[in-house]
Amino acid sequence: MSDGPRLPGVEGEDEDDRIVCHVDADCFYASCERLREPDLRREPVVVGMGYEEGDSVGAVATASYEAREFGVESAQAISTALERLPRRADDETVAVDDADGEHTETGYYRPVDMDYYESVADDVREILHDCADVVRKVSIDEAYLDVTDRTAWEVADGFARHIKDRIRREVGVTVSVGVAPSMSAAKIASDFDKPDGLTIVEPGEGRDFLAPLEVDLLHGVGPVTARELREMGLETAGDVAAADQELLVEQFGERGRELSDRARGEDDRRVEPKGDPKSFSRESAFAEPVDAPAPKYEQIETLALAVADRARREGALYRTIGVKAVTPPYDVNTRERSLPGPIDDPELVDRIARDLFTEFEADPVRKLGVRVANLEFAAADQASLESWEGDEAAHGTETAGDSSDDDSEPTRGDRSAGQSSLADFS
DNA sequence: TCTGGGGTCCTAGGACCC
DNA sequence: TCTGGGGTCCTAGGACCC
Repeated sequence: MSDGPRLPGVEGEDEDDRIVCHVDADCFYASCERLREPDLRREPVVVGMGYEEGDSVGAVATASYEAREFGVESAQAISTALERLPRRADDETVAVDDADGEHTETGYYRPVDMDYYESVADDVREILHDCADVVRKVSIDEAYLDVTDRTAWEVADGFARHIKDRIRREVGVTVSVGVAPSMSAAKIASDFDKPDGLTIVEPGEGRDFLAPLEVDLLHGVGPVTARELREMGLETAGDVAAADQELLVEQFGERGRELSDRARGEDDRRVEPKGDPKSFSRESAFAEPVDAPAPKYEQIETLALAVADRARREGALYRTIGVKAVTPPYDVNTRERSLPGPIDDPELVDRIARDLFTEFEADPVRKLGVRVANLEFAAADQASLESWEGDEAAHGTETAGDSSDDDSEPTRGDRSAGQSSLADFS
């Protein structure tokens, strides 16, 4: 895990102090919708899928803060969201305008439009690259920046404010920023004061900053771990930080050690650009569990072809093909098969996916998925992308980052690792 | 909370190799 | 051969994140 050349902070924290910035857009999809539809400003906005005609399953992707007031949350079933905040009819806008003061408790629902959000995210990303030497994009609305060489702790506040201002002025969305000596503390800091937040955690302050926070605010602590921690009597990050590390290791394995470190604000991961993806997948849920085999196989075929198409567009070969079948109440079953060598063959994906699925063909199924993994990106494609100015592809070797990717091609030496490290550090 | 979609990483057992 | 130890790969499932 700790792949760095350095030992985990024995106390040498001052040595190579980093300044890490975590930038997190506030309810990004909703902000994007407001960008192209300014009337939505200050109104409850819900972006999601599944509430349009013909859909019956779906979830909230993002809710604006106004919508959250009504109890609408992201990942919520769309049906629940609609109960708490009914959808405003298209012609209702007019009626509401002249109904003086009477505020109808309805919200604007918009379908997810990833292409548009990506285009907005590209504009944000350009600014981020302008402000930092190393940017790690985590998702469409979130990134880590290593700004050690761009600022200093004394002026970090102004620097972060500058980033926020530029993004607001030039793109029109607000972001929350956390600045800290480590990625994990920066991440929590950006979350601390949302929306439009700015939180600085200076070196040495990490542990005190984290101490009062509930355990489930720690990155990597979900419902299961939070419950187990509470059962151990650990309610806050401070409790975890003070707990016997060996006890945590007993309970959670190596993750326990990491938990303990993170709770104390210790995290020696460096900000590095993200490597190539490890898998592609496609899945979709039925409105209700399906028994008959035919529609399931049809869905498998659709998903298989879609995922193969995606891989081809990305220039990826795959060596492993897998299916997922979710059966009631909510049992997730997966099957996968690896081939002797990498391929690009949609028909074969379909055939193998069907074959893997036969085991479940008689079961009721509520959701199906198809996945390809063990990806290999042709060097030629990378080169062309690189010269084309793409930033992701340019740092293609997976030696960057976690180094725990021993699952794929562990012994191949043809990765030209030296090249990219030059690119990364120059 | 009664469940959408696209990902990552970790663990553990078994096969197989030396 | 009934027996050690180390290593990798494959598969299934689980937790977590956005």
